[in-house]
Amino acid sequence: MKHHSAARSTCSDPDDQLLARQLAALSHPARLALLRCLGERDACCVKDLVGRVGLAQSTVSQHIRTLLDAGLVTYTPDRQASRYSLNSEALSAVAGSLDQIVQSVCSGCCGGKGRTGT
Amino acid sequence: MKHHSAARSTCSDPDDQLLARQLAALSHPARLALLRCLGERDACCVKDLVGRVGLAQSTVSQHIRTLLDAGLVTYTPDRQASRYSLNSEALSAVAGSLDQIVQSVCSGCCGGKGRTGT
DNA sequence: ATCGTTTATCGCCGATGAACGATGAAGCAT
DNA sequence: ATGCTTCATCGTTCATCGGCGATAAACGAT
Repeated sequence: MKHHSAARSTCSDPDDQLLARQLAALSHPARLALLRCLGERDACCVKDLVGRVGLAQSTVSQHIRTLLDAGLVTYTPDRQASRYSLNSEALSAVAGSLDQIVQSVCSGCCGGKGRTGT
Repeated sequence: MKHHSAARSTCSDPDDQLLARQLAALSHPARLALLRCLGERDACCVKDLVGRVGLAQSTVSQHIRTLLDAGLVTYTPDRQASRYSLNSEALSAVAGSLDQIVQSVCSGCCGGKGRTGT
């Protein structure tokens, strides 16, 4: 539980900033594809990923770095390669946070969900 | 000579594109704040929102439009004002889609590590 | 030491996003 | 009609993203 200090009306909590950053990391089809690749074959090296998403190696490296910066994947150097794995906890946390926001926001708006319809 | 024919799997599912677009709409603290405002007082007009997030009116209008374009809020003209409301169904759908991806991806990688109970 | 492989990073570019002020349309009130 | 309020849009400025090729570092192998 945290207090909403209403002192400032700009409701920009650091929590929201982190979540926004992580959602931004997820908001690109290529990165969703990369996550799926990592899900199928955990601990992929970049070259594997490059072969599967059809983008240049530098581009894949960039996307991976975005995911890494957001904490959604982990990095382990392995010989001359790099092994990237999913950070399941972080991923679950993001999904959970979004779900919680959606729940809270929707319950507040009309006492439940399932917006009217009638 | 790279084959861009990697089209078979992960490149660009229309589903992913939509989800990515909606996640992008959610990936800004100001827009999360706007959703919260709409949750507390459904059917806000822009001026209300401006007073609560501390941004210029034009900026708020822009953010609202981003949410509207993503289908996450609905618009109803009302007198000389505008009433924006949450689209609970769409919001739930986004959260659900993300959750499903995370589940599927994580179950593939290691049999599913637990959820952080938060 | 030299080569080949794998990777991260840099530089570059066009495109998009974020923020603002200013302007004009739409509606209510007088 | 005049004025006031509310809002969307336009134009501008600055920063970041997305994509690529090129390059250099790290490492294994020869």
